[in-house]
Amino acid sequence: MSVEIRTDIYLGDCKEELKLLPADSVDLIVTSPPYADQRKDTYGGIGHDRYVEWFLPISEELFRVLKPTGTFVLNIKEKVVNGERSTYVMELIIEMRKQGWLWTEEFIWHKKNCYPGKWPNRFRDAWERLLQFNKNKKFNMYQERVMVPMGDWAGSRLKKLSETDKMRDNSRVGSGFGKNISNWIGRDMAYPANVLHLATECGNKKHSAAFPEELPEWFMKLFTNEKDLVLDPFMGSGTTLVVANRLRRNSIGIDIVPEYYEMVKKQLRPVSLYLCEPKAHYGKIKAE
Amino acid sequence: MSVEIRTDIYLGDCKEELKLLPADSVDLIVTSPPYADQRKDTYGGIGHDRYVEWFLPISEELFRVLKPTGTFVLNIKEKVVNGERSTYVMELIIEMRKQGWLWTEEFIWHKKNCYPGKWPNRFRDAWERLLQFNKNKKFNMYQERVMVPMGDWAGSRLKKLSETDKMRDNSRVGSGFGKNISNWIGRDMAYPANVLHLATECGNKKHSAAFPEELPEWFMKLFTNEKDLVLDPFMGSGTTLVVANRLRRNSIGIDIVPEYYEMVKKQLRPVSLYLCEPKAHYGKIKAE
DNA sequence: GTTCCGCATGAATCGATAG
DNA sequence: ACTATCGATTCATGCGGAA
Repeated sequence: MSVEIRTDIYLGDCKEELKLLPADSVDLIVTSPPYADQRKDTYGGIGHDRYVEWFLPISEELFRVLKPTGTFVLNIKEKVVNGERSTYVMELIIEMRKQGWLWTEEFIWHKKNCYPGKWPNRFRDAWERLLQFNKNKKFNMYQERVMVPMGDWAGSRLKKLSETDKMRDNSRVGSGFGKNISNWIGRDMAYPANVLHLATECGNKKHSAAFPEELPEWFMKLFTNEKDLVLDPFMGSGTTLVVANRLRRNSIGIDIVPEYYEMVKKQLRPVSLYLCEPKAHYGKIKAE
Repeated sequence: MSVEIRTDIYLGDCKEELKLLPADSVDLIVTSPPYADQRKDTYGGIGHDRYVEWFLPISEELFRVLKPTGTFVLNIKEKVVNGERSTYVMELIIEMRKQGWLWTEEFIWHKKNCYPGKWPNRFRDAWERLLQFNKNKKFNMYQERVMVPMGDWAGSRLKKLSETDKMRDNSRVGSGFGKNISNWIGRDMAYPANVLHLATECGNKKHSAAFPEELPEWFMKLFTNEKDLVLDPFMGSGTTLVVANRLRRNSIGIDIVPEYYEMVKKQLRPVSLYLCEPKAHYGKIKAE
């Protein structure tokens, strides 16, 4: 028999809901908050000039709940304002360091299929930042779990074994990671670099999560073990929680939008799910 | 007969040498300055904590000499200091904006074949920043010159189509599929995005400046015309000048290291070269 | 059953038009 | 003058339907 994996979801403002979590309890925070001036319909649209002051109280709570050995991965990208890149992400990094965060690394997410567009002074924006923060210089990291196939596969081996559709999403050394890594374990594996090549999930998949599953999956494999606790304070459609379940990590999701909360509740009903509605935080109910 | 293309090189500290150039005279500045705490032997190793104050007087001169329609491309990447990414690049961007620079865009240079390496808490660093600054929201940009072949999706599909086309011509008569090839004619080129996939130059050159020729070439095609003036205030081994010559752009290179100056002088002797040694700025000599 | 094609659509950006 | 909304632009991808 296997140990039960918990998934807790909270409906509410994460700045407040996070206060209900104990300190030093989370192994990995991976999230994609609403970007400045984005998603106005659902999140109210935080202005880029007020973004830092909006986020800092949240990052302070995240600092509190994260274990000393844990990691915080923040997916974010500044938009163009008046023909110029906004600087709020950089200001955020500088201010978070004053809170005690160590800015350990910046991964690049290269979006292979991003939104089309061509403008007089600009090409398509095809990448986003994946900022890695830590509380200490020493943190848990299991590099061998995200190793990728070596280079010459593209020439001969994979063509025989895979259809063209599969080839697109697979990985190369120095260029990220892929779905079918398990097929290649044990042979010709190399460590990846800090550039991840992933397609945004789009098109006819039902949940329009801009966050591809491979993204939280990669960081969960890299920074956590089974039964560790993963937190997403802006869970949105719940991609992080779905992946955590599949990888047998405990997880906590928070979102202020009732529609997302209901959607995730429905989606996760078959698995172990703990619901935490506002004003009922101390009466958790196990559904299913 | 063709108009002569000039290449001027200066030996000296670019902060001083730049003062000799007239204002609003340069169409493109593309350079890769010594990174903080790097190249200690040749450049004296600017500390990461003093990097911003060291660079700001230079960027002020660059602002002066750049045409209002010109562009400044800065190749830079912060290094790891004490287990953490240094923030001097971000501080530099913020300070340069106070000088009047517009931070128009950040391109990512993905180094496909970077040095192998693995650290306990870190993967290989496989990307660098290419920061684009401008003096005005309107600047010269010729996007069609850097169009790239469409993705492997279209490529493979076109290949398959052409193969079936041949098959059909030999074995079949009449209508059928394959007629939509016309949809793809003229559509085999697409505009690039802001992620550049280039290999570092691993060649046999003595110096360690891993600036591949494709990098300045791409930006010169994109931001300048023939006979425009390109400036590299940290020319190093002169990659930028070599490319400028090949693309028939006038160019100016500056470097404080005599060895680099001599190397570039020797390298460029066959082309039109103007040497400007220190204290001889008003006596330019045409070599060859 | 394959292979091939049409089509919708996604953390976008600019410039013009409207209030 | 200053914001708010809207249309045009344009590429990679997966799925459904057709050959």
